[in-house]
Amino acid sequence: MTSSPATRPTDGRAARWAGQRERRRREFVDAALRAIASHGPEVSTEQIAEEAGLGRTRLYKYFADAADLQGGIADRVTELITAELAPALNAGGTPMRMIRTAIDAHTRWLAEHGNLYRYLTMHSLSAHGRDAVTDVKTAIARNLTVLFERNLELFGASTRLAEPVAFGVVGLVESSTARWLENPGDLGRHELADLLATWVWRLLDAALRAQGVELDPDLPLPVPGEPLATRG
Amino acid sequence: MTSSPATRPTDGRAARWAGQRERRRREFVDAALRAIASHGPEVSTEQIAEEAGLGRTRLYKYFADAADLQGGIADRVTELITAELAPALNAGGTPMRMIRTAIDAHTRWLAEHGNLYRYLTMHSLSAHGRDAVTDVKTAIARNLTVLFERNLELFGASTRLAEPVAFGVVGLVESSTARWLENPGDLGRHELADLLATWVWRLLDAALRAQGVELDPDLPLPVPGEPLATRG
DNA sequence: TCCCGGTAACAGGAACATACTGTACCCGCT
DNA sequence: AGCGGGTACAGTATGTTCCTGTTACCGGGA
Repeated sequence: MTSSPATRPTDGRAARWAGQRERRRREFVDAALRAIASHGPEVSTEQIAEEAGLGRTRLYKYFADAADLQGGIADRVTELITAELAPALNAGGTPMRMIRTAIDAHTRWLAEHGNLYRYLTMHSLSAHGRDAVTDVKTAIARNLTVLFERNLELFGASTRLAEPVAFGVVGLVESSTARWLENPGDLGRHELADLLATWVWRLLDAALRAQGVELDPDLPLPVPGEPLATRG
Repeated sequence: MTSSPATRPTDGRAARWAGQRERRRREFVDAALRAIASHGPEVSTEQIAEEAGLGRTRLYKYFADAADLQGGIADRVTELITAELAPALNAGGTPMRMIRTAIDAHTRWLAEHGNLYRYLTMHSLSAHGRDAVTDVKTAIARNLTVLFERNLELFGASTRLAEPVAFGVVGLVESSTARWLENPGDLGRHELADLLATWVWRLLDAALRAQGVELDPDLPLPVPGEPLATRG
């Protein structure tokens, strides 16, 4: 009947609100992060809405349900952690340096956002049957997978093990760090990061050698544009 | 006044029911496992009670709340997995053989009990702020910790890294296997188990070398009673 | 010895209270 | 017209209370 072109807004009165939904969603997620920080991991949607300065039912204007909000929070956390890790992983340099810097950033972030981490562990996105931490870990692992694949291709090696390695590395770091958070023992954060970096390198080294690639962890990686030199 | 010795029941009418509570708890947990297998991971307490042939409210006679039941389920799963892993870990033999057998049992168990695994991932025991999978993983990791500590002591090495290593190993295996379960790609279960075994050994080897211990993964471990021989 | 009322502890369930989630609808503003 | 706000309400899951059996043990009396 009426023309409803997707390419151009029908009415200026509609264009006025373009992106409004996304803005409001971000506001709610921001409020949720503040509420988690202040009320702890067992925060209710009521408290989140209060933190946003709105009534609880307003939430359903912008989120399909509570799981949708939690998905938004998980996405935001993924952004935050990715932003922490990106400098370490994209800066290039030696493998060991990248690993050590990334793990240090990761352990620091977790230590500083314990409530947020606990919130994610105890809320499940029943829609997909996964919990929020799994979603965040999956997102990180997929980034790592891409990184590994890029570097494996530089050496002409197969990329089929990149994904299992990436998920293994993420699980290794997360599990050990989570335990350390709840039960630090006599282990300092930097010592833990050193240990994890060593173990992660051993894991990567094993996967690389299985592909016939030998790397010195303390020599810089080749860069896509430059000629590469495999070192034994 | 009246004799009420703790050593002997005052009345046969009371003694009749000794252990009844534990029996009923086990029955409920059994019913829950069946209900999860048949109704999927989103099973309700109502359905569990129905599977047990009882009204829902009966549950609260034996469990403090729903989290208590889930704790019971998590404990049972821990028993089941521990029973799967124990033969591999206690049989002795070479490190590589133990690792490979344990990981094979673990991947097989997860592949066969996908619904149960998903149930655990999506139900949180809010009492402690942890999810059920974390509890199971923690229990397994503690068993591994003890195993590592025993063997480290045989070599006169420090045991302070046993716990971080154990949790790291558990996280590594669980994370990679969980991803493989949801997204197997072209990787067979046995190939995955081989990869994980190699990586776990590299991790253990790194931790051992940091303590000055070098082991050949394909030579049998020393046994407590026998003289030990470190092999370079 | 056997029967019999009494009793302790469990079995089962209905009715109720509470909390969280999500929907419907109403009004106001620009 | 379209968004902003909120109250009232429905649905569901979670616990609690209370009432009615049921079973096996106990002690006493014929």
